[in-house]
Amino acid sequence: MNHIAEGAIDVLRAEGRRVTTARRTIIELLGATHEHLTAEGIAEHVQHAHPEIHVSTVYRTLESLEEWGLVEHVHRGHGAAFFHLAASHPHVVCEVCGRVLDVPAQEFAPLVARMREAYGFELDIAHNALMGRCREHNSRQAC
Amino acid sequence: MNHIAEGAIDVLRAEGRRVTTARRTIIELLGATHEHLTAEGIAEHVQHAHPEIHVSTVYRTLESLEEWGLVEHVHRGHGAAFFHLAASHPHVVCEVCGRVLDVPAQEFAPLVARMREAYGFELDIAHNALMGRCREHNSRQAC
DNA sequence: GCTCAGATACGAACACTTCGCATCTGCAAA
DNA sequence: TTTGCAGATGCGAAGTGTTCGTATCTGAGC
Repeated sequence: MNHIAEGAIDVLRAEGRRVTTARRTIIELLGATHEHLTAEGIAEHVQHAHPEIHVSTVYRTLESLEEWGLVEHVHRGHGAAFFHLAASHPHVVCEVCGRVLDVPAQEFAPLVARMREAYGFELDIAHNALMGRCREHNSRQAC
Repeated sequence: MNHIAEGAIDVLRAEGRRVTTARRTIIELLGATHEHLTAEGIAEHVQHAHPEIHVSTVYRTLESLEEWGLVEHVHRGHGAAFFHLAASHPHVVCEVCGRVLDVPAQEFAPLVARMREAYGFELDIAHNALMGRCREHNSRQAC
């Protein structure tokens, strides 16, 4: 098992929470993949191994894991949000192909500092993705 | 009538599109308000003057106006997107109180330039709002 | 093993948005 | 001013992503 996933499971145990099949499977999946999976995508993957795990359980599990700081979700513009193991960094999404690019947090640091100074606004850069067009789709196109 | 709204109506006419009650009313509303209205909010306002205008017409009208470059929509993290007359600038939304802050585009210019140089990614800063916490809700709280 | 708080499966409900289709209406031409 | 009709609308139904209620089940401490 991926060591980040392993760590997350340990946290669960250490906090006296139950390590259920759904939780373990979802954490392992998120730890093993570099894809940016939506709740439905997660449910689909998870159901290969455990067909009984319901989408609503996936949502509830993700919500809990997020509350406990183990998982984060990111809102894409249109369509479903995607989830990944906690590792706060911003994302940008190509409006044309939907590809998600992980961006190191330091790229946003000047903006975060500026927004704090000028407006007293504390940006949470990891919560919403920014939209745009990737290298391959750089000519202007509709969203 | 607000001169931006007036301009938008002129553009409609100039492009040979019909100036219907729904279009005129929605454009005037968006021109007259500084609120950040959702489609439903727009429908509600519009229905005071014209109770027959349907929500689906509001959506369709906004979609058309957007296609023609007169209106833009912005995705908040959770909940409905909001609409305003075209004036591409970024928005930040307080996760606690939901307040929307309009930010001058130049605040984002360095980030846009950096993303272009380093990743070949052309940001569309106006399409998604960034989330965070405003001056009044600056201590860490859940989303 | 036994117990039970906490977690789950399931489906129904929900919020926001889109769609299909019959009807209506702006507006250009007669 | 009336007419014709493509384009716009009203209406309801469907779609999509997410949340909720409830009966049932299960992990983990005893």
